[in-house]
Amino acid sequence: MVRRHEEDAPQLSRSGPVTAAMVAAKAGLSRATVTHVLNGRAAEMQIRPETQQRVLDAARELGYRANALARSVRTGKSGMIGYIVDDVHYEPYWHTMVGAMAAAEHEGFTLKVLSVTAETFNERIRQCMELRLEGLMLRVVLDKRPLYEEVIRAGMAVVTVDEWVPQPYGIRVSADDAVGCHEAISHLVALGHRRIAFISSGFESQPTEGMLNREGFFLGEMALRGLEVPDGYIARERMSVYGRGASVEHDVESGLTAAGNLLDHPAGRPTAIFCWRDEAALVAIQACQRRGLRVPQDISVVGFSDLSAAWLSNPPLTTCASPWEEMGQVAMRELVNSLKAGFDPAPREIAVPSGLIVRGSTGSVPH
Amino acid sequence: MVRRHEEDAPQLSRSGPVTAAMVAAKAGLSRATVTHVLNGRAAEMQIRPETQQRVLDAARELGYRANALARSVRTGKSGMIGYIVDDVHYEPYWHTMVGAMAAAEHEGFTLKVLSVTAETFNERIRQCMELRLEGLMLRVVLDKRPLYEEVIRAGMAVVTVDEWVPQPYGIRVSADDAVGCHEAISHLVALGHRRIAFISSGFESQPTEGMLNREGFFLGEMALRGLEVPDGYIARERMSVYGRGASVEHDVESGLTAAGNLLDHPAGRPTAIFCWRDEAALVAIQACQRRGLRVPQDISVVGFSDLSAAWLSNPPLTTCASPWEEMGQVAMRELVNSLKAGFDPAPREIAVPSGLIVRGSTGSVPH
DNA sequence: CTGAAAGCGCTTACAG
DNA sequence: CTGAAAGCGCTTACAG
Repeated sequence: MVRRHEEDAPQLSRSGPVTAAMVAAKAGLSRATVTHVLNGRAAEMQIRPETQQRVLDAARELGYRANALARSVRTGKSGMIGYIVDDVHYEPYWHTMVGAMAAAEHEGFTLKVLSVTAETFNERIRQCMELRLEGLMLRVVLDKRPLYEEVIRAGMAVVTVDEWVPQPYGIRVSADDAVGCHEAISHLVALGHRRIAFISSGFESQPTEGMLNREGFFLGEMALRGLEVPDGYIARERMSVYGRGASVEHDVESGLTAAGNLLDHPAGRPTAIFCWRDEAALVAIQACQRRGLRVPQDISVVGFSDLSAAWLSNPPLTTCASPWEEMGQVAMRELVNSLKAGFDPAPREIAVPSGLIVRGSTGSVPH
Repeated sequence: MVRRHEEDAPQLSRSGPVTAAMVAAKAGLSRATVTHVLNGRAAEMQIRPETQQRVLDAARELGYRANALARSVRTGKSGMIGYIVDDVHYEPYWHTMVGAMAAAEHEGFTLKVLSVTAETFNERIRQCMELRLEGLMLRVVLDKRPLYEEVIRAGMAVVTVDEWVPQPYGIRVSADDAVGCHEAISHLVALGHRRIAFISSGFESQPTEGMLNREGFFLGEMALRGLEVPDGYIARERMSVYGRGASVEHDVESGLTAAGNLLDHPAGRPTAIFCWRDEAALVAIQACQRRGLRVPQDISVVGFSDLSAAWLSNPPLTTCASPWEEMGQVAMRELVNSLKAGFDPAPREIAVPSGLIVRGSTGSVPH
């Protein structure tokens, strides 16, 4: 009896997810007809309304959900894009992911997020290839050569986000910091500031050309206006800014020192400090306040990034907003477009402008 | 000729990814042997070392990567877990994702991130089912009933994170705020504070029981110590805290007002303000400073969450750290374990303790 | 308009 | 020790 039953309706007795075959059985039609109707090819196939309805009804009653994995195997398109991050704790890359996710979902793609460390990088690369991701969005500072190697061989589409130097492969979406720097200095100068100092990156690990972008733009803007930048008006800071809670991985000292050096400068302290990142600016404000200097009455401070801490701090920070979310959006859109058009591996550069947001940490120059 | 060539080595002439069949052909073995070796069943199958080597060499030379999708179709296990978020811009849920991702990757699972809005919810649900996700991690405040319905039918494993009220299905991982509140009040009392006010949530959309947790714990701690909470010592704030940059979606007013009401309280202002979230605390500090009150010399402020803004603000904020990342880790671990053990749909509750982090916004009571 | 059949790339009994 | 064969759930020519 049991065996007989299995022969009659083998599919219906299974316990796993509903398959197209079960829908077909229930509707008394073939599996092909079911897929045609369900995939919107009913018109093209001239399937009559009544038949369509039978399929639809059966599918609904059974709660049928097509197996996207099986479809992918068949079509060779996974519809999945990977977002690989190593700076996993850094706020901006969440916003970038949000932008990317919105764009991906809008285009019918789905986002797979993978975190990497030096130790897990190779395994993650392997996973990306095995999962047949159609494209990769990269935000990793680790040596990407092994990745590029595999990816090039597979012809996989790649976009990098917020890389400071050109990449050997794929699309690079980064922020155009020149705009932000221009607006920041214009803003300060309009407020009457002439003695403007800069807190720059003290990290050496990154390629110099890239790392010095903002510092270079600052110098350019100053030179353009004939404003002097005295020796020692560029300080450097190398705080670690990740981590939260009890397992604090951040260390504010080098930031305090950098700001302190500026404030104690023998040639007199600047009336404004422009910083290469918000963390430096916020810590600089702390340094000012510790010395009894009021921000912005006694001294103005401008950051770069627009972290959430910027609008929540006291005073709210005037800062150049990096287009984190927009970069993610643009990157994903470009990736998807290049997927449709056939990915062109030749490096291509896209810059999204940053822009100044004026809040409470800047004011007229004190006299 | 062409046809002949195709017959000889049909697989090798294909342009797409390398398949196990190509590896087998290259090694002069059968596909089964290839999978056996590559999937570590060589010993079990007693495949001799020399044969194994042939497989390995062929696979390496061809750059073979098994198609994980095809494997999933066959085995019925996708190895993918979905993380669904609607509060997509809120910092804490990034940390939760990081924790979840770490745990998932540790267990060999891969994370798919899906954002939802009221409009896209149904489509995302469908995608989850079609993708044959093995489990779902939920951080969504939208009405989850349609989701639960589908998920229950499919028997899909589910864990919610940071839900304030019990759920009808699956595992709920939330923070135990009682611990944080206890530590906060103990800390303030040890500093000599007696007049402690609270800034609470002014939102009405969430279920009352849940929403009032922290407020309730505060009241409990105060009562426990015989400390009075005068009428009006509980203020309410309903700032929107998302968004950044130019497209500001936040509005600080109600926070300033709430703090202001406390500072201007007819019965005299409190010496310490405890806040249900960091945003409220940071804005309260602004309110204090606008009135010329120094934090912590004149008044102490304690937050709740430990946003990144907490350690970056001036002064750095003393706050109850919610275990965002740990919740993600625990949730994912529980999900994976229940997957292995066979998912038990009966609701289950797990609480991860929050804990106080003392920074610079609290000090001895002024006299 | 609808169905039978081949095939996507894999895994897994089953034979030998 | 190794291979031939069936099957996972889908899509897509191809017939009729």
